[in-house]
Amino acid sequence: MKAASETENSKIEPTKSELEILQVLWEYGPSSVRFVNDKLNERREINYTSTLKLMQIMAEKKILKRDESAVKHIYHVTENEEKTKHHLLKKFVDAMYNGSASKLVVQLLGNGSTTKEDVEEIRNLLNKINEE
Amino acid sequence: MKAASETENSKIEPTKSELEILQVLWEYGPSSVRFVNDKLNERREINYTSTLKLMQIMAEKKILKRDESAVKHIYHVTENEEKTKHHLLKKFVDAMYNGSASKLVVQLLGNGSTTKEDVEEIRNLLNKINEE
DNA sequence: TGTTTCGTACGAAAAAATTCCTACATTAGA
DNA sequence: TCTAATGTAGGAATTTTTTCGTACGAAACA
Repeated sequence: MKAASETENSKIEPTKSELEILQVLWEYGPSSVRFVNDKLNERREINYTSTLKLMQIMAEKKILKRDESAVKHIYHVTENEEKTKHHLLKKFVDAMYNGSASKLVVQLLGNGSTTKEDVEEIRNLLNKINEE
Repeated sequence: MKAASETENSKIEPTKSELEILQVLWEYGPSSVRFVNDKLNERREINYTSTLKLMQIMAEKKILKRDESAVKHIYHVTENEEKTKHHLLKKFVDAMYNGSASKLVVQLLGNGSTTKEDVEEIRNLLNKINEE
């Protein structure tokens, strides 16, 4: 029974910069600091040691775990991506739409931020759910 | 032509605490500091002058505007609620789902965070869109 | 009218988050 | 082997955000 530790971990609340790093790791999988820093620098200027420090802190907080077997440490995200995203999404829905998912979708569909493809995909998804 | 000032304003990026205040103002409309502070204190302890300061700062940043005609100042949100929420939602989708709205909906529907009613409402919404 | 309550203004302290400097070890290449 | 490049560690400086203390004016009211 490891329910306790799981609920503890799911309380991840990454800061803005931490989220940037998570995004890289989610997209590219376990990476070195160098790699992450390069990716970040595609978007904005940030010193190597800053990224290092940040990732070290995230490792302390158990958001990341690192493989120290090689000199060049490799970091990976501890928590399951979907789980974390779901958690953050829920927080967002609670804060912005009083917990109402449909309100969010209304907003999503209601103004230009969705493409026709998006709408189609969502419709298909709903149909699938219906069949169950 | 006031397009310029409008786009400027839409770059609102409220901090965590600022968002708490926005939530109160969105829900209850223009309010005094006292009222907002009371609402906040239903959730967590926060000193009156802290809330005051925060709202003053938000007024400086033009997130809020205040009516000083009475001694007790009344604050209201400058920017349209929907517009701001849309902006924040877009940022969220970009950061978390690479800009893909349908991915977000997948997640929303994919795990217990939606009720049957939510799903129904979303379906109706889609049907409406279809008819157009 | 005197006192208490409630309001704003302002500045500073505290806390949180971000950034980077410096030191030193290891590795790669000339 | 010497040098340059690349890596981590750790602390400190900086910036941003949050919190609150103090001062003081206006209003309520006994």
